[in-house]
Formats: sequence, C-alpha cells, structure tokens
Amino acid sequence: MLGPHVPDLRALELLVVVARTGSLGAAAAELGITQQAASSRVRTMESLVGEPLVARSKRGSELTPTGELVVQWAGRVLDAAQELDAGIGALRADRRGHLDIAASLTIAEHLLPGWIVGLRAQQAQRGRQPTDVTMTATNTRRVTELVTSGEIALGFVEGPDAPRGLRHRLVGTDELVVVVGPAHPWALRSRRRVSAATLAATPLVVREPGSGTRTVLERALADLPMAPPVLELSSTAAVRAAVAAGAGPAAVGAHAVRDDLATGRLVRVTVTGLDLTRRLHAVWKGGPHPPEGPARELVAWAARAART
Amino acid sequence: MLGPHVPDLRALELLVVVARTGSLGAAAAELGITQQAASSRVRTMESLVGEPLVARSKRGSELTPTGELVVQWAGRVLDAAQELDAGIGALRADRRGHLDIAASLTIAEHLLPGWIVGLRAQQAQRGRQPTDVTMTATNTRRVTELVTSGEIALGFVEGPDAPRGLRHRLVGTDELVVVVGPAHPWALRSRRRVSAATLAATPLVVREPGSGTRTVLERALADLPMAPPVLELSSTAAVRAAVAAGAGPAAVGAHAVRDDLATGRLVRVTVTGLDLTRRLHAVWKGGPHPPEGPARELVAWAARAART
DNA sequence: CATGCTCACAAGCCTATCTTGTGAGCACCC
DNA sequence: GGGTGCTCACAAGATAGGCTTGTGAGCATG
Repeated sequence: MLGPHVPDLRALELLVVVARTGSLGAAAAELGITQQAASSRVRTMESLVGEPLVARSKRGSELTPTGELVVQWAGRVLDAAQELDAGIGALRADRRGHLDIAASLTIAEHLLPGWIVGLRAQQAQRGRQPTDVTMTATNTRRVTELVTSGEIALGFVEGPDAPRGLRHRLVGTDELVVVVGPAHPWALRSRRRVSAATLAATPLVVREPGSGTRTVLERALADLPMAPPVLELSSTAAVRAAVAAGAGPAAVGAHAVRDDLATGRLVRVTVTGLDLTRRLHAVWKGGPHPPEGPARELVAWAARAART
Repeated sequence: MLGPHVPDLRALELLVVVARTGSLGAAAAELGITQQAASSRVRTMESLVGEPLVARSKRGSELTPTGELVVQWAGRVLDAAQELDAGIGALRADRRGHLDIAASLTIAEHLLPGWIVGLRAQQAQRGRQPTDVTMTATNTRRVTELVTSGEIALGFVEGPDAPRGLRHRLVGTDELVVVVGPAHPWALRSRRRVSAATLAATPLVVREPGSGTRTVLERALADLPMAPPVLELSSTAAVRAAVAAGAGPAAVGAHAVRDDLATGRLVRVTVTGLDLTRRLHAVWKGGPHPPEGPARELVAWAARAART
C-alpha cells in the first residue's frame, strides 16, 4: 500500500519538466497550465517530501540535490506510466486510429506498450506525427484468424512454432521460468537446479487449463508422470502471490516475474533438460515484408527491441 | 507527456486491490475508504479507458480481460511508485526513524529504494513492523566520514576499491557503459566495438568535473590522450538526452540507461581493453558484521539482491 | 424469511487545484 | 536612466472531483 507522501503523476511529470527546462514558467507552459499553478504544485510536492526540491532564483529554477534524486525516482514511475498510457490508448475505442493490430495476451501485457512508447518517441523526435495504435488483446488462435481473414493487417502471436500460412518475423522470446518462494528448500543456493522429472513429480501452483502458460508447461513435461497441482489459479498475479507465500513451485513467464526476482520475493530455479521457451512472432498476410507504413515500422521496432 | 486517459496512482492501487480481493467493498475497506467511493473511482477509471474493467455481480466483482491487462500495466507503475515512496520516506525528516544510513548518490538513486521496499515487504510478510529508514544522500567521501566518526552506523559507498579502515561487504556493482544515439555511426551493429584509444580520442558528452561518473571515466582513460568534451552537463538525464539527440558518445551508469537501452533510445557500445566497473559496498565500523538489528538485515538483503 | 453480503444511486460537503489579477526582483539594452 | 521581458510569489474567487452519509435492490445461505 502506498504511503501518504506520494505526489500524483501530474506533479511528478511537472517536476521532470522543470528539471529539463530549468524554469517553472516554461514547464507550466509546456504542460498547458499557468505558472502560478506550477508554482503551487511544486510547493505542495515539497511539503510532501519535507525538503525543498527546487532552488528558485529570479532567473530560473534549478533542482536541489534532493530534487535530482526525486526526479530520478519519478522518471521510473513515469516510464511505467507512459506504457500504461500507451496501453490504454491502444485499448480505447477512438477507432479513428491509424494502425489496427491484434496481439496475444503475453505480448499485449508485457511488450506492446513499450514498443508503442518507443516508436512514438522516435517518430516525435523526427518531427513526425506519432501513430495511434488500436489493439485487440485476445488469444493466439483468434489473432491468427483475424489476420488470415484480413480483418486486421498485423498481429502478434506466441507459441512454440511459427504460425503456418502467414508471413512472420521473430519479435522476441518469452521464457517460462520456474520460481519458488524464498523459504522453499529449492531456494537454497546449492539446490537451485532440479531435473525435469523432479519438477514433474512435484505438486505445482498452476494456471487454469487452457491458459498459454499452462499449455506450454504441460507440453514440455508431456513425457513425464506429473503430480496433481497444489493450487490452480486464474491469474499470474495470484500465482506469484501464492508462490511467494510458499504454496509451492510454479512456472511463469519471465517477463511477469522480473521485478519479483530482482527484489527477492521469488527465487528462480534452473530446470535441467527442459525447454520452456516460447517464440513471439509478428504475423501478416501477403508480401514478404509487413504492410508498408506504420505496421512495418512497428515490426521493425519490435524486432530491434528483441535483439537487446 | 502523459495523455489525458491516465488514472491516478490511488485509482490504480484500488484496481489492483480489487483484483486481489475480488470485491469492491473489501478493497475499499482495505484502503480505508467507503464502498461507494471505491465504486465511483472504478467507474471514472472505466470512463477513462472506455471499456468496463470490472465485472460486477451480486456476489463480488471480477476483472474483465481488459481489466486484467490494465492491472498488469498498473502493477509496473505501482512498483516504481513504491520505490519512489520508499525513497521519499527515507528523505523525510521524520527523524523518529529507526535506521539511519548514508549513501552515495548512485546507490541512493538506483538501488536503495528497491532494497527498502523489498526489506519492508519481507518484514510485513513475517508479521513484523517494517523498519523506517532515514537516509542522507551525499558523496562517497562524506559517507565514509560519517561512518568513521560514528555519526551514522551504516553507509553505502561506491568506488573502484573497498574503503580502508572500515568493515565492508559487497552489495552490487555499477558498470559504466558507453552509449551513443541510434543515428551515430557506432550504433551500426558491425561497429559496436571500439578500442579504449578510439574512445579517448573522440569528443564525448560528459558530466561536470568532480562527479563520480566522470572521475571513473578519467581514471580509466588516464594513460591515453583524451580529446576535449563536446558537451559538459550537470545531470545524467541531460547527458542521456544529449546523446539520444546525437551529440556524441557518453559513458553513463548502466542502471541509469537500462530503460533507454531497452527502448532503443540509446545504443550500447562495447569498449575493448577498459574496465569501467565500480564496486558498491556497505560500510560500518567495529565488528566483522554490520550492527545487529535492521542495519544487518538491510545489508543482508542488499547483498542478496546483488547476487541476482 | 431474516441476515448479510454484494453493488448502485443521490445529495451535500469539502478540499485541492485551477485561473485571473497583481507585484516584486533581476538582467539586458537602448 | 528607464523600458522591456524574464523570473517567481501572493491573494481571491471559481470549479470540480472525490469523499461521506443515507438508502435501496439483488442474491445466497442458514
């Protein structure tokens, strides 16, 4: 739960712009509010932090060291907020939008917003009007149908194999990783390596049947005798929470637990003799390259992001 | 700049709690507001997104698929916001705080908030009262002085060497990486490898003299003839922006450009024959282990986070 | 069939934030 | 010297969004 001292997103954005422009008034103009409003906002932010963030002079404003620190932290929040914004923008039914795409859930959740933000930033930097993207988030089969039928020109799908009958390009991989809670025996450094057979014989926390994650897991373990699950949950967040609390091991998308692994809430376990990698593809119909225009740019951007 | 469709942080938090509890009323109770307020907040959020996020029934509420998507994105924002919150909490002069530490800027900016969030989450999970941390952010030399004089029991410093005269433990590394804008010649895949001599002979974008980043760079290139800088800027954000816009190469902390590299705003270049790694240490005085209590826990947490 | 849970609608209050209007300090330039 | 333009701050009034309280309706369960 968030404490009472967190400024809101608009205030954080204002602070970042002040840092960049070096002036409250200029920042206010950029954000379309008056200089007075900006001044007062910064003031309330300072009362939240308890220290001055901006050193005001009669010829502009600089950040204090504390202000620099807060701006760094705020930048992270705003980066995530921009992805949220891009995601919401893609969901919104302003269907005047230029580029209409469909994507499977993993991609829509973890990758597309970042791609959209990056692409739009690049376009803005080159002085072009950023593309509005409209997205349908659904499962891989439905995405393939939409592209095959021509209803949608560009799709993003996941799966072990490249889809047949459509042109495709690799735009990333989604590795399923096996994680346990920090108190689990496998979390000991010496035991962070188990065999596929051991994994299969252990009762796991899993997603509901039919989910992409579960399908991949079951296919990978198909040849081994599998213990029944300890828990069957319908969201990745629920699985993460259950595993962190010690319910048992689980296999989840690497993207979904990046932060948990970094903070130590979950611990990754290596499973020998098991390939849990899914390939993520952009798919389209027709020529060897994606349709000219924003679609091709987005695919290029995604493919480039995948290489890093 | 953020669009007009971004819900505020409290609203995002509410949505996440609704997802977890499966009930508007329960979520409201947890956040200390009335059920009606929660209902109305979710409603306004839905009008921002343009689609229903929550499927209401007379026996609770579930998220719609769109809602799940938004919750995932919101989770990222809230994770960053929690670090901001922890950072602000550490800055605030509620000096009733239990644990008083000092940290160099790189650590305060990029690592400490995460450690504090992680430690507090672990403590809360074990049913203990989370530690309040109070932080002084300053340069490495001053941190060493504060710890040596006994004014502060625990410090975090950066530098090529471990500090002398104090006990220490490695809590991470901060690699300086060389980056260029995407349009720079070095950004071509075939040229992403330059020698130290080439780097030294190239006019760079640098921080002001005396900054940690610049000191490390100059020491690493000390034996080579160095070209004068193209630009000298006083914040990492300014350096990132200048490099992205094509001003020239720069060496910056890896933590600071993680996101830029991921989105392709900046491109990393490998420099052969150059070690730009700084070791980050926790430091204290006295026994071979950090002072008993929260200080020791924080060091243990940080050291553990460093290993992943 | 009462009780308790769910959520929704309506009225009124309250407070945070915005705008407009004004003023003062500093720098630059004619 | 004094105009011009930039900086930020103070004050007063309007607005809007979010809150609470009060109420009611649908569903499940003992």
